[in-house]
Amino acid sequence: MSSIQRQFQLFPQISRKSGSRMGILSLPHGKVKTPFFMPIATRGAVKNISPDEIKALGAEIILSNTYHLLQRPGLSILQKHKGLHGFMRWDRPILTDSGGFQVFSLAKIRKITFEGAIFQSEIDGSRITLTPEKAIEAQYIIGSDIMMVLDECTPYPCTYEYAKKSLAITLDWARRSKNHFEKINKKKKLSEKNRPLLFGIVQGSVFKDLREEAVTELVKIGFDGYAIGGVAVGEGINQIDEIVRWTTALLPKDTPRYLMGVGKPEEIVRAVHVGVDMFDCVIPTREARHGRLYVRTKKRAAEKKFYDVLNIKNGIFKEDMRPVDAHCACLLCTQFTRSYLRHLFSTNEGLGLRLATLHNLNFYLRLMEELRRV
RNA sequence: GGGCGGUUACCGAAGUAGUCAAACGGGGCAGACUGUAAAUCUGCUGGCAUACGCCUUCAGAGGUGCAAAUCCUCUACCGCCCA
Repeated sequence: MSSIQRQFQLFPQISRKSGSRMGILSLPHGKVKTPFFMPIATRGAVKNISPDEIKALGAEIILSNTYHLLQRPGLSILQKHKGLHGFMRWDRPILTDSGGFQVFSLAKIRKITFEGAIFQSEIDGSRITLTPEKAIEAQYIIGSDIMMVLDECTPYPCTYEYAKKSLAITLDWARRSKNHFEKINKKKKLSEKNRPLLFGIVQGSVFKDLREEAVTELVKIGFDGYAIGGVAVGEGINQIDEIVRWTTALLPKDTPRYLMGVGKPEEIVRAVHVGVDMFDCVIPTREARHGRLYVRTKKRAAEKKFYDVLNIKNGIFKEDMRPVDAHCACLLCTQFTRSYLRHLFSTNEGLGLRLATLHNLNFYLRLMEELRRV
């Protein structure tokens, strides 16, 4: 039994015919039931809510971001707190993104070479160079349970030539990341049991042969888990599903699969059905701040239209005395009316953001619970 | 009683003859958000029309002028100053 099989225990006997999987992933800071959704704490905080609240919602792991933490507070302050866990007072596992996505999202102020990515900080204009090695080192200092390799998330649309060239860089960075990772583990004398995990990222844009090449090469290098990246960046919903299907079909069965940045509830459901184990997305938290509230219908997750979305800022809610979701057990739904939440939004009261965030995360986490049960 | 200044769309506020249905804020209405530069961004906000466009507006009434939110006269209201 390989180390990762000890770390990732699948329960094939209760997995459904559909291709969905259930399991337990063991990490330095605890065990996490799969499939799971990670609330996003880019800058060391899930916006508007506290670690206790995140825990109470049932989240077993959160995501944070190397690129952002590198700039603020910087590694030395994180070191003083013995890593991000101590800094933000979260004692469960953390996955950190490498900064690869920022190579994409901050496209206006960056440059990519085989050596690494050069960014201009949007905070103070200074130049930041991120190399695969530096990203790994930073993630050790952060104290990440699951580290992601530095990659380039290809934009959409993108030509075959660009995607191919970009993939070559991503694969080169993946090799260097793995080497550096092993070197540091050795140096730190970390055992197979208490070391963090390192995930590779499958790129290749919308091109099947590039995706296949990415999987083949990454598996050759050997990672603890594999992420599908470069998805939901503007391509159609059908293409997301297609890419996920191609990729999951090729990935090793005994390692976790992580669909990065996805997504809408129904996209998560579909991805779970083809064997994806891990998700993260800004949708529940960001849309909460923008007044969009997710509400379950009576349908099960596998069915169509299993949820509605309320834009609580809409005039029709002005005098709506009902809770946002009568069947939801969150703070918002058990205590307050739609009318009150709308009032909080129109008066710009921070409580509205907090209640909405708790609610949407509750929606997502309960959905994952349901997907683990079925 | 006299002098000066003001009155613009839901609110605040630009505009001082043609390019004005009238900048810009706010508010209102709606939409977007997918590994978070995002409590952000976009559109609409006099009426009718999908639109071309047409119609009615800049305190009120009257005037000058080809043309007025813009100039003149009076009236109303609001400020400030002098008695």
